[in-house]
Amino acid sequence: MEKILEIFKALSDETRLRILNLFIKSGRNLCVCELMDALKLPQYTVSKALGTLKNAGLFTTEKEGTWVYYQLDKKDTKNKDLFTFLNNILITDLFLEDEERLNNRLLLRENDKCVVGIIPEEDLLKLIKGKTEA
Amino acid sequence: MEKILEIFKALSDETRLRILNLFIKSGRNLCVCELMDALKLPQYTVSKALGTLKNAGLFTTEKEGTWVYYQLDKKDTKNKDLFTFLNNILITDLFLEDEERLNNRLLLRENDKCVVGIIPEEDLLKLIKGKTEA
DNA sequence: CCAATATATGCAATTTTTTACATATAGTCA
DNA sequence: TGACTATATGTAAAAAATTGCATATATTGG
Repeated sequence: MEKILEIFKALSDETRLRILNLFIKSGRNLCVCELMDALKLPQYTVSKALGTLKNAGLFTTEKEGTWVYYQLDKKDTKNKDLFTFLNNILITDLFLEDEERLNNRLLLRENDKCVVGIIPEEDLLKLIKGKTEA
Repeated sequence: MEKILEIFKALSDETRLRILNLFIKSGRNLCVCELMDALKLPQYTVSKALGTLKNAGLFTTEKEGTWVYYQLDKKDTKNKDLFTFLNNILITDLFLEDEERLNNRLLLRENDKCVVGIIPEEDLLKLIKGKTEA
């Protein structure tokens, strides 16, 4: 019961739902700085939200150098059911904008790894512009 | 988004999950006094929890005299998905005891209507004993 | 070792939720 | 009408969650 309550509490927050949506829709593993840019939220907000979701048992992590890649924990059957359910109900304009920003951010990966850390939005947009025009 | 958050917040409470479980597992409409006995909780707690769930759009009500029958609102597709999901994950010993007490309480219905209001537990158990022995 | 960087966390102020009680409302029946 | 009963709600105190900032940790590369 405590476990179930912890999961629903984790889902009762806009930032955390936006994060979950990005993982569910993209099907990818993502690091904190990529989420920061997709959500346009500060580092501590994203880290804290991810921590809550991981504590609730919804995510696993893999560390590569200073980067940490989060991914949905789909080993648990109940989690899989949850992600399927969320995939059906998380449909909002706000989410679409997150998804577009994430797609652009992922253009900057090399060998499927994040190589761009925390940089000013202005610089980020220039990098992305370079990629889309190439 | 606000609507989704309201639903998850409604699900983030033990009493409200226990109530939802009883409706999902029994498939019936139930009134406040029946839930009080199944959950062993005071009237105001049950009423308030039902109010929260109804506000979140998960229940509809039908009034018959002073009795109010609550039922799951299955017209909404998202609600149906949610109830299916909950049916899979709400499995706990605590729920089993609730379900047994509810089944006993429902033995006291006549023509599928609740005819026993708020009475002391001692009296309730006597009534139920009468029914099960008959 | 040092500087730089990606991520995590501790904390205090604020906001939100819960809880328990008292009381209100509304319908029934004498 | 008035007593009775099923249900709803207002409220104040307590508990819990969120927010923003500052700072800590840990890894890399020079």
